[in-house]
Amino acid sequence: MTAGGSDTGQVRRQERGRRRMAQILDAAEDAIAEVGFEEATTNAIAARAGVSPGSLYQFFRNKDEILDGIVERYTATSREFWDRQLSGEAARMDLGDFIERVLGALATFKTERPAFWVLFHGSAASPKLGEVADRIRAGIGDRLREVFRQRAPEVSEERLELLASVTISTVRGVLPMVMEAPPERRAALIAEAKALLLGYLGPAVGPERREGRAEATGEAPR
Amino acid sequence: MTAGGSDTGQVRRQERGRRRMAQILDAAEDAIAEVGFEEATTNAIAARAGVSPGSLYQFFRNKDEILDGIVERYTATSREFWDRQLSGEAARMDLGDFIERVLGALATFKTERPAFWVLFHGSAASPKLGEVADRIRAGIGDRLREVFRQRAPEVSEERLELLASVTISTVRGVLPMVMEAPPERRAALIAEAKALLLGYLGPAVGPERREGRAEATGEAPR
DNA sequence: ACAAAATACGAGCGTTTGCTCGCGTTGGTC
DNA sequence: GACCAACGCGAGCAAACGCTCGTATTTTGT
Repeated sequence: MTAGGSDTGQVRRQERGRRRMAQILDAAEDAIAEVGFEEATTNAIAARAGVSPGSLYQFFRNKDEILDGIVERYTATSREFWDRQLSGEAARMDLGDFIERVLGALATFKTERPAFWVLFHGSAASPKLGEVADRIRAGIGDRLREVFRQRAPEVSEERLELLASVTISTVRGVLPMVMEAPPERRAALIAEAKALLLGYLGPAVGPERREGRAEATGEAPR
Repeated sequence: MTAGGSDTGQVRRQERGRRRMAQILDAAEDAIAEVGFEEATTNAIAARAGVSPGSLYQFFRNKDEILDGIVERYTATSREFWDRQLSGEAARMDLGDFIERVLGALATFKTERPAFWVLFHGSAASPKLGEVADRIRAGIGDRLREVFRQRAPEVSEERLELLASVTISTVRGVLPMVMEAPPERRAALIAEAKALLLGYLGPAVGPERREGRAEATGEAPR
C-alpha cells in the first residue's frame, strides 16, 4: 500500500526519500518555469527528476502538493533575502546606496535562480502562486515601511504606506525590463531606476528633505 | 462538409456568421479572463456563447485561432486608445497634466474593459498573449519617445529611449496597484504615481529643465 | 536474521479536452 | 423555386492528463 502524503507527518521519511523530494521539487520548478503549472504534466516532472510516476505520488499526494512544496521553499528563500536587504542597517545607509544595493541584489538573485523569477513574476504561473506572491509582497511592504519610518519619523503613517506600496510596484514594473535587457545594458537601466526612485523617495525619506535642501555629507539631524 | 477557417478568405461570411463570431469572441474573452486560456475549454466557450461546439469550429479552425481573434480586436482597440493619448497635442501639454490624463484614461479604460485588463496584465494568460502585449508596448514606446523628442529636442536619442522604457515599465508596475485598490483610494494612488513620474521626467522633458544642471539624472555631454 | 516500513516501478484506469462527422436548416443567387 | 454554400447541431472519437495499483526492492528497528 502507498503511504503517501508529505506534511501529514504520518510517514517516517528516510534520507533517500528527502533527497528524492528535493529532486522532484527541482524538476517541477524547472518544468513549471518553462511551460507553466497546468502544462507541466506530472509524468513529465517525474521523468525529468529521474523517477517513476508512482514514486512521485509516494511523496506528494497530488499535483497541487508539489506546488505547495515549491512555494514553501520559495517563501523561506525569499524571507532570507529580504532579511538581509531590509535589516536595521538599511535605515542608516545613504538612500541612493540603499536603493542601488537592493536593485543590484535583486538583479543578481533573479539571475541566479531564474526559475523563481519566472515563477513569481512571469505570466505563466498559477493563481495560487499569484496569491503567495501577493502575501510575500505584503510582508516586504511592512518591512520597507518600517525602514522608511526609521529614516523619517515625522512622516505620517498613511504616507509611509503609500511610499512603500508605490516603491514596490515600481520595482516590480522596472525589474522585468532590467532582466530582459542584454547584460551590458543592465547597469544603465538600474541607474535609471535608481534616479526614478531617488527622485520620488528623496524628498520624503532622504537626507536632503526639507529646510534648505543642504548638499551636506554625513549629518544626522534628529 | 465544414468550410471552416476565418481569415483564409475562402468562406463568404454572411451577416449571421459575423455576429456569431463576435458572440464567440466575447464569450471567449470573458472565459479566458476568468480562468485563463488553457483552462477555458472550447466547449465551455461555445456554451457561454450559446452555440454548439460544432458551430464554434465553423468559424475558428482551432482554439488558437480564437485567441488570434481576440488579439486582433485588442490590437485595434489599443491602437485607437494610444492614438488619442499620444497625439501631437500631448507634446504641447503641461507635463503634469499629460501624465495625469494618461493615467486617468488608462484607469477608466481598464475598468470598462476588465477582460482586456486581465488578459494582458494578469498572470493567467498565455505565452502568445505575452508576446503580443510586448509588441504593443514596443509600439507605445516608439510613440512616447516621439512625444518626448518633441518636448525636448536637445536630449540624446539614447536617453529618450531610456526615458520611454522606464516610463512604460513604471506605469506597468504601478497600474495594477491602482486597479486592485478600492475605488476611493485610486485618486490618491494616481496622484502618487504622478509625483513619481513627474520627478523622473520633469528634469528631462518638463518645462522646468535647466541647461546648466550637472547633478541628479546625469546627462551625458557629447 | 527477520519483519515491517519506506521506497521504487510502470502499465493502465477513468476522466477531460480539443475537435470531428453526419446530417438537418437558413439564406442568397439565378 | 431550385440549387448550393453558409450556418447549426450534439453525440462521440482519439489523445492526454492526473493518478492508482499490484508488485518488487531497499532500509530500519529489534
